[in-house]
Formats: sequence, C-alpha cells, structure tokens
Amino acid sequence: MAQAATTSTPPTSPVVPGMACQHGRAACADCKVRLLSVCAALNEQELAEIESLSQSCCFAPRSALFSQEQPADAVFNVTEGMVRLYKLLPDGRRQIVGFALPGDFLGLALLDRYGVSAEAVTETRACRFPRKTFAEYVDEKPHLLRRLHEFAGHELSLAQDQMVLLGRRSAEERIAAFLVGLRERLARIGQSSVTLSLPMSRQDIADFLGLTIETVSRTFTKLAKDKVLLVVPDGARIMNPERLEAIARG
Amino acid sequence: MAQAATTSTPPTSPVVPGMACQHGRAACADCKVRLLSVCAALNEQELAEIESLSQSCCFAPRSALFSQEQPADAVFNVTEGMVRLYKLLPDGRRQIVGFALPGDFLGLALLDRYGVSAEAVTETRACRFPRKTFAEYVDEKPHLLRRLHEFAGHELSLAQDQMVLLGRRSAEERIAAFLVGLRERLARIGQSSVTLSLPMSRQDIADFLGLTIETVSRTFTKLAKDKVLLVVPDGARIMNPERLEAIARG
DNA sequence: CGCGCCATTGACTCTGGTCAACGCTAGTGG
DNA sequence: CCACTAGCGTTGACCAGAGTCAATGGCGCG
Repeated sequence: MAQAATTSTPPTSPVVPGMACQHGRAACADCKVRLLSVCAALNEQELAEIESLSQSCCFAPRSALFSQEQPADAVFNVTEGMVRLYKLLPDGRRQIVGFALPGDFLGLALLDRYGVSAEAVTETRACRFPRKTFAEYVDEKPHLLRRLHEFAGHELSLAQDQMVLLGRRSAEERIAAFLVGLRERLARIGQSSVTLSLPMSRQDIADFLGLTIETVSRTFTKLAKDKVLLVVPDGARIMNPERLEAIARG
Repeated sequence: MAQAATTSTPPTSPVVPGMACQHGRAACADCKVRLLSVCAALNEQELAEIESLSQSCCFAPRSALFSQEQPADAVFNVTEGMVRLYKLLPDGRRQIVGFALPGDFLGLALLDRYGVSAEAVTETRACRFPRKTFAEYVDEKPHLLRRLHEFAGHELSLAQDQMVLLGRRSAEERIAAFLVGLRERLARIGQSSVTLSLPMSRQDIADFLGLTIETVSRTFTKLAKDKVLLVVPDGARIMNPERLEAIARG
C-alpha cells in the first residue's frame, strides 16, 4: 500500500525531500499556478511571507500526502501532478471524492482531522504549510480567507454536481461527464490538448464514478466503437466533443 | 408545481409575508437557533446590525426560496422548518443534494447565481439577507467570514459522505445512513425524539439517496420486518439503533 | 523468458428499476 | 353523511443495467 511520506524538515532549506524530491524549489514569484491558486489573493509582500511558511514537497506516485482521520497538521497547495482524494468504507469499498490538479488546495476546511485520504496519482509537487501556522496567517489576512472561502464554494459546487452524477446518471453519462469535466479543468490550468491524459487507473475512474472497473472498460469500448473517442494508452482522444458533451449533459 | 415566493417588501416592517407569514418576527436576541447558526460568530452589537439587514420570511410547503441558475440576490438563514436543495437534469431526473434544517445557511458560496434550487418541505421560516448587503457586511467582519467558511467546510464534508453513500452503498445501507444522519442532525439542534420525523415524501428520500420510490418503500418495509424500525405516518421509530448504525456504517 | 499487473472481454447473476395494481387517507361536493 | 376523487405509499411481477466471476491479452520489468 501507499507509504507514508516522511516529511523530515531540513532546518535550513525550504525544499523537503518528501518521498524523493529531485528538483529545487521554484520561487513563489515564478510559480506557474500562482494566479490559479489561493495565492492569487496575495500581493508581493504577502507572497514572500507565505513562502517562508511553506515547504515544497514532492510525492511519488502512490505515496500519501495525508490520511483520513489523521490529525491535520498540514495543508497543501498542489503545484504539479495529480492527487486522488478518497474515503474508505470499513469493508474496503472506496469512493474517490475528487482528483486534485495544480492550483487546487487541500485542507480547505482547516479542521483538526483530515476528512479524506490523499494520494499522489502521478509524481506530484505541492507547497506544504503547517496547519496552525497557516491558520494563524489566514486569521490576519481576511482577503486570503475570502479566497479560501471562494475555493470552498467552488468545491462544494463540484461536489453537488458529483452527487447528481452518482445518484442519477447512467454509466455512459458518468464517463462522458467525467471526461468533459476533466478536460475543462485541464483547459482552465492551461493543459488543454487534443488527447486527454488519464494518468489514473481504471480502478480510480471506477471508484470516482461509482462503477466497477469492468463497466468503465466496457463503456470506453462502447464510446470508441461509436467514434466518440479513441482510447490510447493513459488517455483518450475526444473525436466528437459535441456528442460527448450531449451525453454528459444527460 | 412550486409557486414563486413573492418577496414583496413592506417598507416599514422587517417581517416579509413571503407566501403567507402569519407570525411576527422574533428578535435575533431571542433566536432559538442563534448559537447553531452563523450568527453565533456575532456579538450583541453585530447581531443588532445584521438584524437590520435581514427580513424574516415564511415559506409554505412546496414554495421555492430560490431556483438554480437564477441570479443569487439573497442568502438565507433557516430558523424553522425544512428545505430541500436539489438539482435537475434536462430530462427531469432530480437529485436532492441536501435537506436544510434550522441553523443551516443557504447561499454559502456567495456566487452570482444559485447552484441549486431550494424548496420548503414543511412550513419554513428563514432570515433573508440581500446578497450584496450581506457580502459587504461580511467583508468588514472577518470572524463572520471565518464562521461561514467553517460552515462551508462542514457542508463539504457532508457532501463527501453523501458521495460515498451514492457511489458505494446498497439501498439498505443508504436508508440506514440517511436515518442515522438525520437523527444526529436533529439531535444537534435539540430535536431529538424517539420517533424520527420524516416530513419529506418518499420521492424526496429516493431523490436524495439515488433510489426509486419503490426501493425506498421496500427497504423501509424490510427494516420494519427485521424489527429495526417501526414505520409510522410521516416518520419512523427506531427500535434497534445499534443495528441501524451497524447497517449505516457498511 | 516469464512473471505480474492492468485492461479488456465474455458469460452469467442480481440488485434495484420499471410497470402496474391496489389501498389508504384527506379533501370535496352532492 | 357519505360517495367520489386525487395523491401518496405499498406491493407484486417482471426486466435491465451494472456487478461478479473468470478467462485472456498486452505490456513492462526483472
């Protein structure tokens, strides 16, 4: 299973090896996702301040950022990669409640314990803030809190859309909505591409959409047979976006 | 279908008839749900201020507080009754994303348009704030924003639990989790009772749990046959809470 | 080369959906 | 006062979409 990320803190460097952090840290001023993230609320001065509160962390695929029910000692700003957020039932059934992309913030609720588990899907980089430090900083920066609240509102809206998907849509509609939604999110962060990259496994997709791996696979095959997509390794090329969107909207 | 609530504003009185508001307004200082609601973040002074910004509204069963996609000109603090929040698919399929109870806040996201529709289930009373006015007030009261954010975090957590329910649980588990969850919420607002009151229709329960009315009915019957519940008009008496909770947790 | 993992496909099952009948209750009007 | 109706909930019979179980294929890696 996923190893725990040993976030040992080298006292002098803001770069934390996490699982295996090869690259040095980019300065916040140069951050590619800055304007997409909560940090867009901050001016130069504040950016420097918050930079000093954070560590840049790398996470290898399948490594955990944090686990459900653990004391929430840190919050994260994802800058690169992809993270799956999930909950487990006692018998092992898993529901993925979201995939976090660059610009997404983990730990919005600022609660004492994590409500979900988070695992890197791909090699992931994130800025890590000790929760208490971060919460204190937020307390003196209302515009940052405002920004966090906007993010929470957006998350809530996505969650409600996902409830509609899980409660009322067919397998084909779920897959279509998933692909359309992911494409939109990737486009918003400047990663639009003819071929949609799907780094997560079929099992991940199934656990996100409330399906089984077999149904996901069959549905991809059907959409490919209908010339809506072309299934490629670790991705899909959307051949007929209008048709896919029509299926997605129900 | 649900009539639109004509929120005609009598210029002198803070009591808005809404659909049919028979009773006068209770002062915020006497508000029964004050400590449960976002208002708990406010001191006496602020309570008076916010009281002057709001109108007390009544909504008859089946009347709309607001509708999805409409411009969000108001936010609400529910003080009495029950509200269903739902989304519709183009073909009429409905997913209820939550039931709001006294103390709940509607319009957390403070966005330009409502993301869901809201309809009174029972006779409902709510404090109505013009969104712009409310947003301006929040901007100068960071501790109120903080409180709103806590509420948003809590909502998000509930939404994630609901995703697990919709994505991974059986019909019986859904019903059990619904009953246990509702009982807990009612207990938290001081409405605990041996017999759980279920003012919403079977169709509402079905649309909340991603089931059909027939499956809801059959599952209630099964739980009754198993002596876990006793089904009564507009409610259920929980005969075996331990068993129900065991089913609910999966 | 062969092992293991993941995805795909097929055959069959089953949970929950669909369709239809029926009953109960509340409201209405003769 | 009671027949009639409308709406909601329950129940039964049947159906279908997705799940389960199992076999196979493809690919990367030791």
